[in-house]
Amino acid sequence: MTQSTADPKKIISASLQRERLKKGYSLGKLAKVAGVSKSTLSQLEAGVGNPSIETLWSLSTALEIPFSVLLEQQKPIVQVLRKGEGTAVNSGQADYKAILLANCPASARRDLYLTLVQPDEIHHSQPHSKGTIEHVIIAQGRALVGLEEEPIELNPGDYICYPGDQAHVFRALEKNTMAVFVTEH
Amino acid sequence: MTQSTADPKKIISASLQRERLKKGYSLGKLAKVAGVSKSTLSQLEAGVGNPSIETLWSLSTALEIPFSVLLEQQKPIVQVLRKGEGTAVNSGQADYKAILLANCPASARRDLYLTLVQPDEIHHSQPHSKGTIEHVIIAQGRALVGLEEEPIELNPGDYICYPGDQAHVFRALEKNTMAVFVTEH
DNA sequence: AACAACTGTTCGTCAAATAAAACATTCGTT
DNA sequence: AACGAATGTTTTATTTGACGAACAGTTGTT
Repeated sequence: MTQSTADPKKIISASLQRERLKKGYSLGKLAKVAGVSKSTLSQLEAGVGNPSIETLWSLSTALEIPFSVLLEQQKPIVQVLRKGEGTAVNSGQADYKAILLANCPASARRDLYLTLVQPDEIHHSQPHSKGTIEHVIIAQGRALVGLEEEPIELNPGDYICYPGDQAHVFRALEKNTMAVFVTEH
Repeated sequence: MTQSTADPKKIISASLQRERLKKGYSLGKLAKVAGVSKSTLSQLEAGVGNPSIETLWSLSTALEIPFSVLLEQQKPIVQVLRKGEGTAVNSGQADYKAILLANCPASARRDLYLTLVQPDEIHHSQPHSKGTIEHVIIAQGRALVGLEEEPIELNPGDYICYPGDQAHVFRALEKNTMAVFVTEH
């Protein structure tokens, strides 16, 4: 299935209100900035009606978020995959022996980073914007990674993902610890 | 700017027709499968009108593509980033010294894999579905990666991305070569 | 050539989404 | 407590998107 069969109305209803409150806008304020009427917005958040693209587009630009954010539902939790764990995937006609770490929800945005960290640098991160998820794969060295309250020790090939909207840490345990970093929002 | 200021009508007009032809559907066929009238679809592809979410949703499911694909314009090319290259990013309140390898276009889907490959295994891949892009970051060892016609030697920390809809190779040059694999579609 | 089956476009009609204003409700201030 | 300014919801009118049918244009089959 290419996308969830969920009702788009309900998704929009939820995400619209979620993003509006995240931005600290009132319903009337957002309506004014976006150039749509309060009544329209009110009904959209109530889950009734079938908005046009232009209406949603105006709202998404007013909220300063990519359009597609309004069309996706929430994501959760924390997960670790040790090297060698995970389900192997026969990737179609390709013959790679690959482990699927995380398949991508429709229309999530994943930015890729490469980091090189030293043991004396402890990296605390304040929570990012709500709904973000971070993926980390250790390439070299060892590191203590995850939520601040409960970081997990990772070795090369280990994988972890955790919500980025909570306080989290990255602490290298060896020199030149290298990690691939994927932020999902 | 969070998203291009382009007119959503034109984007939809283009992407709708692009995806329809890619799937080999006629206008009437798609309309029938999606459960929308030919006239509506005709006008949408003509760039007139302001479709409702439900209409677009029906079309996207009929085309078996994520909704957001209809809201974005085209992507290209090949790229290599050696370890140490690339623009450092001050990632907001976080203090990671991170290199941005590839920022994610709105609503692309990126699946994450971890691979361990031996020198005697040469991995040729037939082209995947059109429009896919593959990202590879070498964690350990060395490898010859990229398009079949012109693979590139990569060392730990090196990054490459290339279109996945063309024939490509992954050939490990050392034992236990480890790579992070990201397929984007 | 005539016919049938398809291509996509352009008409009226109807239902529905949008907007503006009137409507409640809560909040903060004097 | 009383007022003004917010909040978000519910009205009434108007606009407009979606449908179905009739339309013109191509392709291919007998």
